[in-house]
Amino acid sequence: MDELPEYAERVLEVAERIPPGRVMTYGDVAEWLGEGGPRQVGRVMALYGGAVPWWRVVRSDGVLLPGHELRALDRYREEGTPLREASRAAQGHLPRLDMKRARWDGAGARSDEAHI
DNA sequence: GTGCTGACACAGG
DNA sequence: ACCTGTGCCAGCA
Repeated sequence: MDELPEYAERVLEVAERIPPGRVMTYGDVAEWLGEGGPRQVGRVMALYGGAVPWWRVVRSDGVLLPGHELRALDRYREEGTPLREASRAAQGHLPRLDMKRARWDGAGARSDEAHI
């Protein structure tokens, strides 16, 4: 069963490399791979994301994934991912990620590709 | 081929 | 915080 298109495989691999407590945006993943675009990454995640830590791949504005907000929030609290609580005016809405602190650029992911 | 849709991004208002 | 338009790229009817 082989199965997954190579591009999807690469996207999933990057998702797996994101350390706990950190996140990468769809655009970051695409840029890191040097291929495809944010929408392609989003599509791969929608189709095969269930096999990897999907909650670590997010939108650039830090909004939680529609339909999985609670599940994601649970993971973030568990991993200690930086969140921004909803402001007074937006009370009732769920918190969003603190992208400034949570965003991971992928630095260091390349240096140790020794074990594949 | 044509047009809409999507787990996107960015600039404006 | 909200909504809108534009750019982007691939899949699908």
